[in-house]
Amino acid sequence: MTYERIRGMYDILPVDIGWWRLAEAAMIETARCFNYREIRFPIVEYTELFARGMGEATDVVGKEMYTFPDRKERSLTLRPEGTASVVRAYLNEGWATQAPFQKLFYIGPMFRYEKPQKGRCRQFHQFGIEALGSLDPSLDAEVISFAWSMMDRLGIGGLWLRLNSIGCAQDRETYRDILTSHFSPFVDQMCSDCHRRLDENPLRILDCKEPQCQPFIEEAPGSADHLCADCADHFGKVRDWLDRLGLEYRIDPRLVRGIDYYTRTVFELMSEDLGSQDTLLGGGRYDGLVETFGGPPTPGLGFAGGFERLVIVLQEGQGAEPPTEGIDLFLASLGTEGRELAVTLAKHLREAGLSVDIDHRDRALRKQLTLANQLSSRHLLVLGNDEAASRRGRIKQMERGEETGIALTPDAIVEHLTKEA
RNA sequence: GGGAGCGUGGCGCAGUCGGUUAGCGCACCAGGUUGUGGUCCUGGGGGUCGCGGGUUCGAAUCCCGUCGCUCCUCCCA
Repeated sequence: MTYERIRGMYDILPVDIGWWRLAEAAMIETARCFNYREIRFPIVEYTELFARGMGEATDVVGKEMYTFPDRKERSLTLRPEGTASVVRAYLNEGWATQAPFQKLFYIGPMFRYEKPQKGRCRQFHQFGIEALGSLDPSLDAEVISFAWSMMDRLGIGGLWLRLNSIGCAQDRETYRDILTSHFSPFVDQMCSDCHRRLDENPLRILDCKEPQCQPFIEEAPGSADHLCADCADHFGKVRDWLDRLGLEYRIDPRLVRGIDYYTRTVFELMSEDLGSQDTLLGGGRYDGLVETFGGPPTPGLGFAGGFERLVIVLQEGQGAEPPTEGIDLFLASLGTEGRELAVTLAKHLREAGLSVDIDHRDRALRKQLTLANQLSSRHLLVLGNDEAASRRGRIKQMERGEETGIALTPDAIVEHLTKEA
């Protein structure tokens, strides 16, 4: 092996691609039903976009970005998420003033420099949606409904939704103070990370899994209990909508997310079948982000999920399976004339929309038939001198083994296979 | 960032108290059988035993280092 893969970046091979297409198709189809339109944006952006958008103090910006200078010494970064780019495009296109309400979705690779493990890689693939321009709680419910609907479409079970509200910027400020004063008396009894977090971002203490910290975390007040009147009202209405739509959720007062732009509604869709990386998708509101980027005050929300994790769940037998692949017809040939007939016939049949293959290595007939089997060909034609001369042959249905006489013209073959199907 | 396990043909593995030419299964290629498949039989190609150093008459095997992979923790998608 001369070159190795880059750590944490994987080839998605033909044997697995069916699962990926299945997941992508579910995303695209769900987006159609919910009327979210696709946007594709560059894989590289100016570093500042992410640093400002996600927050300098976050793990992602602080230590997980693929950042490098371009040839003019500008700092660029391989996108670690999609929301910042969508908001940038929203402003670039003038939508903020011209078409402020937008429902968008995207699919594509993201990059984070993390230690790879099951369900976590350095180049990973996300599906996500963003809905900009409305503060209405029914939109929160729609975004969550989208997530559930997509999973339904894939037949994935064993899922549950964590839901919380972290309030507006002011609420976060006051909640931060509340947590600081809550934890301060016990800080000596808590882990070193929490020691540090108390100053930097006390919200993150709620995420701590250290046993010694648990008693204090359990006692901690929840963010949803310290919302301003507007935010409390909003959260209540989001829950009302979810109830009305029959969408289940569990309030988790400790759910705080790792990116700074979130406000109010936050949620994660968890899988019971994923082991340690069990978040299938996560998202929330970011009502201040457009403004952070210099636009007019514009609310927004969305979620992003990981295709790798989705594929793991699907491959473990949860839900839908990709259709088995196979070609319509294999043309085995003998001798020069048979081969000529096979090559030309293949061209015409392919143009007619059939999936057709032939042997390209001049192998014995028996090996060609073995190949036809490996390709799961549904039909077989053997073409030799006789067939080339008479323009008639016998087409075989591989599974049943039965043969039918047939004229060797594209039209006759297409007609025969159409009838079979 | 912390922890555990593992690196031997393409894949999955055996071999590891140091001892001839490093094996097996699958896959691949060819032949048995130049005109009808999935079976079977025979043969074949393919390995610097992750890499570097050390110990030794001798290292896949022991020691040190290093790189990589996998999982857990952490964080998240």
